[in-house]
Amino acid sequence: MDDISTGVLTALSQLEIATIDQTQYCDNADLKAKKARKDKKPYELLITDLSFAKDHRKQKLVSGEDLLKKLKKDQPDLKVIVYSVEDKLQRIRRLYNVHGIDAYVCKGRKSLQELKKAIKTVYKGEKYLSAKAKNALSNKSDMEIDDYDIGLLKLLSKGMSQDEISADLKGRSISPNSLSSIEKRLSKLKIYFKANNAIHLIANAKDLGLI
Amino acid sequence: MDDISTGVLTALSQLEIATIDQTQYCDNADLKAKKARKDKKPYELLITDLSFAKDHRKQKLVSGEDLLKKLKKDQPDLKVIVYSVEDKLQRIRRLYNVHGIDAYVCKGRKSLQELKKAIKTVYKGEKYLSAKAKNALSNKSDMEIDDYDIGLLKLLSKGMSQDEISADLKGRSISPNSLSSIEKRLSKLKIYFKANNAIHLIANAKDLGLI
DNA sequence: CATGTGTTTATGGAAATCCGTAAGGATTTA
DNA sequence: TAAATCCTTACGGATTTCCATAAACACATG
Repeated sequence: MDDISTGVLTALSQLEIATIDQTQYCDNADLKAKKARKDKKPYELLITDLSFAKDHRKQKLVSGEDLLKKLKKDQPDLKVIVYSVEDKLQRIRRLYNVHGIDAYVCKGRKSLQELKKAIKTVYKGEKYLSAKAKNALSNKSDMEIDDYDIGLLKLLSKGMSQDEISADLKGRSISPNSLSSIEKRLSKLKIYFKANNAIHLIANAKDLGLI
Repeated sequence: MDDISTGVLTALSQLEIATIDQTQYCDNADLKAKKARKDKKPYELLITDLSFAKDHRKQKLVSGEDLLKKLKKDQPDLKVIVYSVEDKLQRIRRLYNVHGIDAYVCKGRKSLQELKKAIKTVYKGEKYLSAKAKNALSNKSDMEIDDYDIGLLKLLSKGMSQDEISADLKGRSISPNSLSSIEKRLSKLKIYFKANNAIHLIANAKDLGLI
């Protein structure tokens, strides 16, 4: 969003940074990064939000998570700072533990200060988490929610029955795909999220920003 | 949030505005407005977000809606522009029709432009709605979702079975409360929201910000 | 008062879920 | 290689949801 990026740019201009590029589209960012690598002047740092508004322009990368996964793949040494309102622990945990981002700053009243601190810290090669993000991470639970689980929850939230989900997974050759396995997996998720039933499960997952 | 207000200030500075005051707390805004009236220099315009992050400081006014209601009451001629990510039609409709705000600008990629336009339009004594907000308002649906419906959806999303909901409503003397009525009402909601089942219904209701 | 309209409640059967148990494979470990 | 363990799948029964039909009730109108 233009107001936020204006604000962030103002903050960045207070640091001594040689080159700052900015874009409102993930695909565009990917393109810029590709060009920079080609010119032998690869970026050192990506600062990205997680969610981007949809508009008429068709995008391949539709979220900050898409973007950072892609850029990390193409350029593993790239540092990544996520700067977002999102404060759902599951989300932050995944980004930090699985995708190996270097810093997470939750937007808030004084987040520009934290963002500047994050940049300095990451520049020294260390990791940084804003107060709120740290809080989310400390609350460590061992159970891992993987992409398969997220996929199940998404299908469920789209209104498909467990039977239909089974058929869908079979169609896409994703396994496990038996009705029984799906039931079992969902029941584990229900226990994990302390949900009474599937409706409750989906409501919780939405609240947690998992889907 | 500081990044946003920095961005907004940058945009405002491009207009010819004599006095701009800014604060991150609703109570503070209320205080400033009171002082300005006392000094016989009342504000002409309030620009506010809807949601404000909670922190250690205790606030009486905790949302932009609280704030604008209070200020409109104390100073009916004050113009109000709401500037927010919120794009839920129910919400915008209420603000525009019930609380009589002068403009609503949905935050987005080019919202600072729209915000500037909104300020100019409101200055001329006209109302302004950003494209997205206009869309939300035009989309008038005849079926009314009432508090009873919202209540049902909330109970459902808390993981209660329809049986339990019936018992709960009976306990609180809310009627209709028979299992059959609840079924019927939910099935109407399902048709209205084009939901395949209760899970889908709750997922949609959450997406729409209804619950 | 009878009639019509709409809302609430009741009922029954099909479908889907929930939940426990268990069989069959695959993988790890001794 | 055998045993243990984990994962996937299968099955059965209790419960719940889903859906259509109908009775009971309230309320307005002629």
